[in-house]
Amino acid sequence: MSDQNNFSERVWQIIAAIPAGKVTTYGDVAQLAGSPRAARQVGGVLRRLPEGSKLPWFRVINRHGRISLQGDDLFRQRDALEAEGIEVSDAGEIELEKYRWQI
DNA sequence: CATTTGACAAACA
DNA sequence: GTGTTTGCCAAAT
Repeated sequence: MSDQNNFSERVWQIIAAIPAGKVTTYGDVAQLAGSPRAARQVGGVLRRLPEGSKLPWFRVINRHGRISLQGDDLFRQRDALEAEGIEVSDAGEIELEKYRWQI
C-alpha cells in the first residue's frame, strides 16, 4: 500500500482503530499520523467528515481531558461517550488516565 | 500561487 | 487554578 496517503486518510485510519470505551487526544492522533505538530489539523479533518461517516470522531478529546466542542455538538459527543461507559462530567471533563487509549 | 482559517498545544503571566 | 499569546501546519478559499 502506498505511503503517500493523505494526512486525512491516515487520521481516518487511526481514529477507526480506537476501541470503544477508550479515548485519545488530537495530539496523539497527529503524532501517530506522522505530524506531531498537526494537532489542529486533526480537528480540521474531523470537522470536515462527511455526514454518514461511521468514524468514532467522538473518541477524540483535547489534551486536558476535555471535549473541545461547544453547544449541541458538546452534548452529542458527551452522550456518545457515556453510551460506551465513559464517565463525562457536565462540563465535558473526562479522566484521561482512566480512559486513555495507548498502543 | 497567496492568504486565511482553526474539533490543538505549550509557554507565559 | 485561569486567561492570553505564540507556534504549528493541512485544508479551504
